Amino acid sequence: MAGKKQFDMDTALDAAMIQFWRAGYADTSVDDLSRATGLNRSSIYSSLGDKDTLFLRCLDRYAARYGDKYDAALSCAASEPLAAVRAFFDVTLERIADPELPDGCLIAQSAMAIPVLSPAVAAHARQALGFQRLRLRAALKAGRMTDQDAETFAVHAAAVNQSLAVMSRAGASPAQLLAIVDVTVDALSQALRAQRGRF
Amino acid sequence: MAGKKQFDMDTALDAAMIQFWRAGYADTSVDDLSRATGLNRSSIYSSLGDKDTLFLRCLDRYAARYGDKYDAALSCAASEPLAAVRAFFDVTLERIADPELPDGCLIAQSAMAIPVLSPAVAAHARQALGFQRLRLRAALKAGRMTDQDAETFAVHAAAVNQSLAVMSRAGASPAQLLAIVDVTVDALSQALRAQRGRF
DNA sequence: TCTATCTTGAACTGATCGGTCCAAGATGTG
DNA sequence: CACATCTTGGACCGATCAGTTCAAGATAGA
Repeated sequence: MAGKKQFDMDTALDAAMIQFWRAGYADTSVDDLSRATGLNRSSIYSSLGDKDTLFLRCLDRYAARYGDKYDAALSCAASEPLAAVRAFFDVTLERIADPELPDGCLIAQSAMAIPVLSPAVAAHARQALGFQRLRLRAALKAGRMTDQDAETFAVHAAAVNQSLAVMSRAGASPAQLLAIVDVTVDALSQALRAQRGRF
Repeated sequence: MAGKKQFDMDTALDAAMIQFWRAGYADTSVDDLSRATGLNRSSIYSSLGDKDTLFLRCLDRYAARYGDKYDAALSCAASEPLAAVRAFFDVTLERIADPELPDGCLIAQSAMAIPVLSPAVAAHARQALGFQRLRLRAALKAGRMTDQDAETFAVHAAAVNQSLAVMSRAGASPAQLLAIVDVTVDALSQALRAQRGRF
């Protein structure tokens, strides 16, 4: 069985990503990755790199995949900032509701483990969270919020989005997760109304 | 050196708790615990139990210590619900600002690892998060919120409190953490004002 | 001071970790 | 068919894991 790759790279990377996502870096062994991807140890090392490299690829894959979805959700921010932020949270809520995917969030999980991760991985995790904040800030500014309010709401919304990962892991119901988001969306609605009132 | 205990139990448990808090269950070896506490392996096993048992004790110790602080902060909720919730978040913000203590939160970290923790530990982590919600709900009800609003704000505030753990691990500044909390406190302020307006 | 008791340090066990190596064998080309 | 190329499976390595065992030695009561 050689000469041609015996597996699909995207499928294998997805399987590895989900394994890391479910169990975290420390609790995922290379044997776990082997079982999850269906690949042999030597195939993993030759095709996907060592554990640290593979984790980095999975982290970036995760950030890119859901980053695109978050961007799409926020794309209507200029005309409908409230709906955009609502759609932003819906990306997370739908991901959590998907029974095919683990609860939680690979970025949040990695951020929590920063003190024991390699510097490169820690930097990527920090960067992914920073991107999320910038995404939200840009959207809120496009929705005509003041710079200061946009900054405040962006960091708050990014934090609440991460909190959904923690709460879903702890068994919070979809209704509870929605309640968490609703308070934030209502607060944003108030802020946008107040903003508009000033003109 | 024997016949009398050579160490202080509280000091040792605190050291173990901080080690777990900083590095998490999976990334803490018994040798790490030995170094952190200054105790030998056999002393740990004979006096503190095996790794799982010790982690459970540390989790409960953490929950009790900060649980008491959260209770104290919320004790003025009946007369000053807004100040109570503000004080609640201050407990977390001050803990994060303390350079003697790790960033993050042992409960949040454990919740994120629930899929790979022992059932007993997972149950305690879930329970600790549930307690936090009940604490907040009781305080908000005492502050004359409707049952439904109290439920919603309690789960939201508990989630935002957990988000501070994630964000602090990712290197968020004290000002950013405060901004996260401010949005929630402002939203609560609005809700309480609206509530009062109804009478 | 004698002795029973208990803590301590260190060596040890079997399992698992991340990572490497290499022969076996399937492939595409000539 | 023959050959060079590349993937694959599995054995293997040293390090580290959680947990056990036990002799050495300090203590407390007599």
